[in-house]
Amino acid sequence: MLDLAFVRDHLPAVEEMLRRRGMDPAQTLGGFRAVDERRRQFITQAETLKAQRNRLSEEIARLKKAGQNDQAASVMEQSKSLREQGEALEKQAGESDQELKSLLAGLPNMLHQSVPTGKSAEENVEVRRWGTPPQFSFAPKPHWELGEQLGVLDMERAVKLSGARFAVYWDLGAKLERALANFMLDLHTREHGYTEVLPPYMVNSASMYGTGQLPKFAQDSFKCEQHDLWLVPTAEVPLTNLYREENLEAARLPLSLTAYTPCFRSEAGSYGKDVRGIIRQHQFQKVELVKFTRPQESYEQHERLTRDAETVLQKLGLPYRVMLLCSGDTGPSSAKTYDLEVWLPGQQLYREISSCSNFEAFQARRANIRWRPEGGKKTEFVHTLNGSGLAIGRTWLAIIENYQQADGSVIVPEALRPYMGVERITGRKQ
RNA sequence: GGAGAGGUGGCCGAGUGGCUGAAGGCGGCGGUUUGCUAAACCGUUAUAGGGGCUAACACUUCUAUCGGGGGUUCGAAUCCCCCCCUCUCCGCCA
Repeated sequence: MLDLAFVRDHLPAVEEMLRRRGMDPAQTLGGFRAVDERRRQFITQAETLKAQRNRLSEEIARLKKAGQNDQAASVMEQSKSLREQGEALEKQAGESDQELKSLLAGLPNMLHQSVPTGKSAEENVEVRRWGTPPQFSFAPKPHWELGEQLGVLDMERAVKLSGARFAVYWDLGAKLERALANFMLDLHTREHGYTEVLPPYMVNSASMYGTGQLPKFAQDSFKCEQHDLWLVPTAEVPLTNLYREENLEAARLPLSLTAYTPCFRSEAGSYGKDVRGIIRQHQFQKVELVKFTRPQESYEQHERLTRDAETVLQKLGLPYRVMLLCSGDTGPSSAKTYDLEVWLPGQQLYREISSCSNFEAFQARRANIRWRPEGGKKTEFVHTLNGSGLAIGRTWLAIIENYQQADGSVIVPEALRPYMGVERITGRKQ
């Protein structure tokens, strides 16, 4: 959420941001000034009346103490009549306040100056590229064919258990998932300074609101019918909300957390997209990276977080490129996002495997996460950042496709062998 | 799920209708004292919103906030209702 005073004072800049994001300022911001002014008028009037009543109440107390009960009674009558007017005004003030709040809550974050202007993913800018796509002496297959042939990926039985967009992993396929999770967590905690966290996989609405999944994206998540609980769409939600309504000591910043969790997404409206394989699932596992930083160092930390995620791909020997998302493709909460895209030879394309964003104070303001600068009197909002480090399902399939052999087996990347105990996936035992 | 106890500022903790945004203590910050440290002493110490004054900060004034919401009352931390959470006991359970 943006700061109300900021929007009020920088309306042209906000409108410009909306245009860059491909939104219509008139529609998104419509009547902001009018609502804002109406709200302030009502507040002023209502509070003036309230102040009068408070003074009358004090007078009543004084009169009663002095034993002047008749006078007290007449002042009570005055106060009573003021109350009726006041309550009507307070109601109107509350209504326009709500109106303004929901307008504000619907506004996306300001964009960082380095974000290129563009409409869609086609206009994202490649920042750098690592690795060389492997050359094959045969036609490389997509992971769904390889996985089924090896018997380690079972889409049919997943349908029986749960439906479309779920997967069952068998034997070394299952173990590969577990190996990837352990490998990534070990890397981030041992070499990149993150603290491992195991959060709940269900969170309440307040947490979903804190990171911006609510109110706009309720449809993308799974809600438990009888409880105020949501299946986490990403560990970003529980991790960032750990410090909701808290004041972080300056000395603890920057704070870096990592967690391995399943992620549940309903992907409403994505029917027909990525129906093959495990690219888009209702449940996938992910190792998430989250940082809480001082505002002045958040962009430096954003670069580091992105490099931390890249290191995973490099150690696994997976070719990738780093894309700076253009204005139209940057998520509403984010000020700047890098996507890591891994090369998938079975499909001959680069595919998103991590998304690393700096939210600046956008989430912190919503979730009320603060810090106090050294020697400062006032608390400020921290900057929050997060990124996948990495999405395990997509890493799994990237390995299957990049390390496939002519005989249909898959070589296990060096870095994973200690975790896998084998050098090659050749098929499933039973 | 059932029964009981409780939720007050950064923390502990007082407070059963007005003079309580809230005693006292701890912690934090500023200062005095001090060879240094410690101790002692003095002062200060919430957030949000509106108005005034500002280039802005500061300042000032008002309003709200004692788990959340609603109610009673001229007036609510205090009384009533609903909800949430924590603790203890019972039940159930990996």
